[in-house]
Amino acid sequence: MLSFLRNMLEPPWLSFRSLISYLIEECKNTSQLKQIHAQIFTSSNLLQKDHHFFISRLLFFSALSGSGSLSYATQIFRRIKNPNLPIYNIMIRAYASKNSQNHDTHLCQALMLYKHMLSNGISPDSLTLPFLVKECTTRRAIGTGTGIQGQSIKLGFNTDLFVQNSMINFYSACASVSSARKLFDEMLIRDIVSWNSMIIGYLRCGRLDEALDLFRKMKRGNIITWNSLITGFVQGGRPKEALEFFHEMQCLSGDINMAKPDKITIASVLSACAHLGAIDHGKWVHGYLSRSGLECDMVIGTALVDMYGKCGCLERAHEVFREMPKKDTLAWSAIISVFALHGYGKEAFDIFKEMEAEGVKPNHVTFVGLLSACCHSGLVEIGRWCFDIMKRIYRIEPQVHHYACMVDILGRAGLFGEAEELIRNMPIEPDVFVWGALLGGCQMHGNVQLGEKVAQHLIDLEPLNHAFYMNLCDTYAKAGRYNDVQRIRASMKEQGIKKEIPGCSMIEVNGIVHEFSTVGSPDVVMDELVCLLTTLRNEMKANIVLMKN
DNA sequence: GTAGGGTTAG
Repeated sequence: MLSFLRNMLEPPWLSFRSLISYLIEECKNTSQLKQIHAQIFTSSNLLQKDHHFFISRLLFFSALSGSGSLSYATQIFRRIKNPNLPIYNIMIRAYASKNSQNHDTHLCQALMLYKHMLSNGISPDSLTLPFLVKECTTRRAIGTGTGIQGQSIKLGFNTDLFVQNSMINFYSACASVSSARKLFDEMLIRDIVSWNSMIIGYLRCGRLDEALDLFRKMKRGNIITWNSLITGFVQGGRPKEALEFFHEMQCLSGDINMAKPDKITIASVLSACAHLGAIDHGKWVHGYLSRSGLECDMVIGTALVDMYGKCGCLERAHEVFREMPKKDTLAWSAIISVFALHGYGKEAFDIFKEMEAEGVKPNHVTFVGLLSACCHSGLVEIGRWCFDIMKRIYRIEPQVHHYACMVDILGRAGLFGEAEELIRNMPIEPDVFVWGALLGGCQMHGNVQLGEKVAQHLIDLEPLNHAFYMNLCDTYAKAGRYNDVQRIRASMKEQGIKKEIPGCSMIEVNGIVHEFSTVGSPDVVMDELVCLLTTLRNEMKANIVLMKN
């Protein structure tokens, strides 16, 4: 490459700047970069004159491209006598966006660089501040972010579109969405990023209707708007509307300016299908993916595994998983959870062994999957072992949902002493799910004595949650104490506690997702379901009679 | 330059 570089130094049609820039961009690794770096240093005076320019190109590649190295960039940076603004911006951006394990250190370094730059008499430009604000958003550094806003006002950048957009994003993600809205309303000029940042802000905090309201007011959304709405509605518990957005996208696809679904759309829509159990939609999206020529990457593969698994197609989920060329922790965790969900405890652990053999490190989600596998398959001893190795071997500190799973395993097995001891020794505060799991066990085994105590505790935590009263009623019923059932029901009535939101399930019939619950369900679906349930009940009764005989 | 994706119990 060096000889090529020497040969190219003279052509009149190619400037040094563009030649070196081209070569830097073509670098595949730090070692090639070092060769060019050396060449710049040993080249003619002409090159030396433009030293800052070449160094900033080198830094840009080394600090920000995937095949560079931040530590090499830092080494170069430390040897620069008087770094200029573009050089500082590259380094601040690199430190602020690097996915380091030690986030706080890097944020500190980004801010230290910023202070260093100011002390060298260099003022930031409109690029510097958004890098810092983005970093504060990722790290949820509220104090620092607010401080940077103060700086931006002082320096007169508070009307810069990029600064304003990054501040909207910062406030909506870290502090308050209403402060973000205030900034948004005060803006004289807004671009698509301003609108998207505000919509995403509302989606993030579950204010879906306000997000929707803003979306309907904006001129035209781009792919990020649509994808954000789909994901936001899935995560906000309204997956049916997420599918409707996708449908709207399809209907508008005739418009040349309409955003075309991309990989992110597919992943989000598959997640919506998984939440709804909408297998026909899911299959259609899978087909669409193949037809569209979009690459089925690891994220989509995982979403497909999850969708097929949650829609009841264990085999298809497994098949998709096997066909995935690369699998990360999330992909392995997804298939483990699918086996767990279907009650295949042993198979979930077989997959786990395979994952370990492949050298993929499990995370806390993997262990939720494994513990729930134990729970659904009644594997008490394996559950205890799993909980132990998670802490001891994998150094993963159990979170509150791991405790909830473990209590569930023990409670279902009627091991109340052990479950209570586990809760007593928890290093974190047990939440309603942990106590709820214990109450579930009491309900199952008719353990009135403990059930009363646990239910009372849960009622103290959430006095208006009807579920705990109902669980207590069921515990009494299981023990044959019907007077107590009546007493609790009367007490609920007296306090005005009722089941406000009816338990709701969804089923897809001929490609249409129907919601059904104890109040208001589509008649066709209910008729079919009642018919099926009657048949099943009669068959079960017949089998019991046969078994008794 | 600032905005978007998959896995977590009950």
